Amino acid sequence: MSQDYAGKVPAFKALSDETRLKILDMLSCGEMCAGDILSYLSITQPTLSYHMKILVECGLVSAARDGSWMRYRLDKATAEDVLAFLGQITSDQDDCICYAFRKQEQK
Amino acid sequence: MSQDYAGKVPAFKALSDETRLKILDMLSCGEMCAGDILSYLSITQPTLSYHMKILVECGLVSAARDGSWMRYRLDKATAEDVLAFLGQITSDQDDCICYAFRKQEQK
DNA sequence: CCGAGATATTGATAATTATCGATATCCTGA
DNA sequence: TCAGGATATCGATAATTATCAATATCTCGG
Repeated sequence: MSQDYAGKVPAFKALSDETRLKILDMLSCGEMCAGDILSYLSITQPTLSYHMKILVECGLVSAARDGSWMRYRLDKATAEDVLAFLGQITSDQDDCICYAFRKQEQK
Repeated sequence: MSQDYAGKVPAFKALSDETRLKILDMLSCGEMCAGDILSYLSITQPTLSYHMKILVECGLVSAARDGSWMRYRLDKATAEDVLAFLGQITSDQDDCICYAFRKQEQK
């Protein structure tokens, strides 16, 4: 199998939550600190911290301390990677698993 | 807000499982029936049926009866839609929510 | 219309997830 | 070094998820 399906799961899990989709969109034009993000959402501070951790751990967001603030930034390389993966598995490719399977069947 | 975040969540939930990613990849080159899909996975028949239901309900896969078989097919329009959405929220766009927020702050 | 094969549903269970209040940690300025 | 603001972690809980065995439903051929 040509694809690392399991490796992409954390990113899609991160994307499967409305709050986190909003956060990503907020970060798409530039970095923001936690307090600013929080001010536009109806969740508590610990809940935001939980969501940011998920976004950082899957690589979609990078975090940097700025004094007592945390600055969060969208990691466009990871986003591109997820986009490319999704594009691959939803389009007809020579190296997709169905091709390998069908070759097998023809034996 | 320009985006229907909540509306995209079911599709990303569907994508956040290794088995379902494999199934989508299998379907990317053409339709398959349940039994064939099952033969390439290490899960039981009820579990496959459960996963197929999730993929169909979010629109990423369409299902058609063919006698006693079910033929499943990737819905490329929905896939394109998810791709476009993900592309939008991870790139700098005039109509993204961060822009609206920042305009607000400048008042 | 009956039996067999294909798929779906049900019921149960273990694991994961989202959320919050309380509390801890970290950093800066005085 | 101490207080206060910003963020993270902990502990608890309710909701959701993935999985299976058992069973039901559907469809075709005879």
